[in-house]
Amino acid sequence: MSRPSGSPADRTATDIYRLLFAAYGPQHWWPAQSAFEMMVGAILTQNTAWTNVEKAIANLRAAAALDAQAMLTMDEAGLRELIRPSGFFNQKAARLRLFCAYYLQTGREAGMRTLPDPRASLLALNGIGPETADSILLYALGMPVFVVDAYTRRIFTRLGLLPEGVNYADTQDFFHAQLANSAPLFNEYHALIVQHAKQHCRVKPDCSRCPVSGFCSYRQGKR
DNA sequence: GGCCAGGTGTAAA
DNA sequence: TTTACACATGGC
Repeated sequence: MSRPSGSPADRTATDIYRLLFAAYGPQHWWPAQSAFEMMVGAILTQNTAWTNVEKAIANLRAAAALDAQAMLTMDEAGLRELIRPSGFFNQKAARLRLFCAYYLQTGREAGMRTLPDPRASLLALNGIGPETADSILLYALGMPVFVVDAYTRRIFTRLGLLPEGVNYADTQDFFHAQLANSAPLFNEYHALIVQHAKQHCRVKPDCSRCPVSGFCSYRQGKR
């Protein structure tokens, strides 16, 4: 089945990357002062606006609780209050503590990186799914793994490059198959997708000047 | 007032 | 195996 030449669906993952990079430039992700803070942010941002995560991280920092041992030592109820602005604070407090125990027991970043299967080890933790695991692998451990999020699937489905309802693994394979196996590239690409969604597509879709030719990530529908 | 946000786990169907 | 729902705050 052929498509009209030059239609959006003819573009490759690399084409889209170039458009996004030209429009937004380097993103310098992940926004965090340490690898540990990055991993905390990855858990707190699950289905949550980043502005809310920033409040929670600021609370943790002010309480000297942006530290694995501190989170395990303190009362869980106290941790819940510190991260309350990030939403889902009951389950996230439990997930953070579970991750902190894993982090210390494994030997922090160096230990996590040298496990036989770092990804499977993360996924085995309650509360760490594929996106959170891959974010940690890429942005905290520097491993070449493409991070897929809701924006990625929405944008590339609307571009006609991925089928409706595509799952996480198939979306990730799509990028892994087309791009060089490069952590810096995957880092920048995911960050650009999020930047595009935030800056260009949020709330009121105005695609008239969209750098990806009118395909935005706005939900445009009910959950 | 409703929709949306850098998901994940669990329980029905 | 797929689908539905709970989890919660805050911005627009």
